[in-house]
Amino acid sequence: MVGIEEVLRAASLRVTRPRVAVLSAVTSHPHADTETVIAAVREQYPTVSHQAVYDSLKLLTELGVVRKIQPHGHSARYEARVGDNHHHVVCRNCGMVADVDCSVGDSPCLCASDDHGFLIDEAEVIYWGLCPECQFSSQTP
Amino acid sequence: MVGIEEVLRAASLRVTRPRVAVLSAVTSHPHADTETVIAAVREQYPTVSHQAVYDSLKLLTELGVVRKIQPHGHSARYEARVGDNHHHVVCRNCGMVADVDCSVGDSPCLCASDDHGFLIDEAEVIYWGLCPECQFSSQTP
DNA sequence: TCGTTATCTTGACTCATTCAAAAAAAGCCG
DNA sequence: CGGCTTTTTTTGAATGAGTCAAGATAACGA
Repeated sequence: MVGIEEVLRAASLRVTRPRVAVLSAVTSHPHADTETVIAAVREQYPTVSHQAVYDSLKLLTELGVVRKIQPHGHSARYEARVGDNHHHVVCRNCGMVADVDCSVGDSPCLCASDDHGFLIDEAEVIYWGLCPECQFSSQTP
Repeated sequence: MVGIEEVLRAASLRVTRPRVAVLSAVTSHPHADTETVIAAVREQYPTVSHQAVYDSLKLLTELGVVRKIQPHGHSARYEARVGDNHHHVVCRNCGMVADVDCSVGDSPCLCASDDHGFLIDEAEVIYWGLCPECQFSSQTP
């Protein structure tokens, strides 16, 4: 884990309990959704407001310390694995997320064939399917 | 445009005014969000309920007649271009969407290097950036 | 330690989307 | 063509993730 205090201080931001607790929660619960993050944070710091968690997550995301994943139809999820080029598989049934290193290499699909004049800064890839568990159980939502 | 009546009948579904109007609206307004689709449908059929439009869109999406795009932070968008392999560029600022044919070819990134036992059926790619217009105007939301 | 200012708490609010019950209309059948 | 059954639509309320705003609190530089 990166030194969060340093990251925050470097950005002239205060090192506060919610922020540290949120990063710790995201680190120990990869791909947790917001609700889960709030619950995890409250284990160490029972009185945090959901707002503080939302704020911290947003902040940490902007600082690049955590990464936000938002599969459609599911609430946002967060992970502390950043800086490498990896994507996600999402289960259509239960929303479970797993990491995937793209087969193409470092920067797959980063250059679109025709960018329509857009200034592209990120390519997001999500694989959709069924997780092992949901393949066996009869896929009822 | 595909014969929507045939598609619906083939699926044992009724050919109704909302459904036909929704497909027509999506066809003539590529990448329109739900609100825009509702407005467009109401130009031909002023009394449709939003619910009927939602239902029709969901149905047409399931039938594969239209495709749903859900960029995070923006409401769902729909397009009638289906069956080919294309992706989207989304403007972070205004939410505008444009089509992109992937540079890699027909099926980019379809096989993840390690699928974790998932049964993958779709790879979704979204390029994020700024549309030409928002690059010039000072990107204020 | 003190004061300034960023951050957190609280609680209300938004807005796309969904739910549910009753009304309407597709289309099968005679 | 007109009635009947079933699917769709209407209507209106509800949900839920996420945001907003004002006052209270706590970081941290001096």
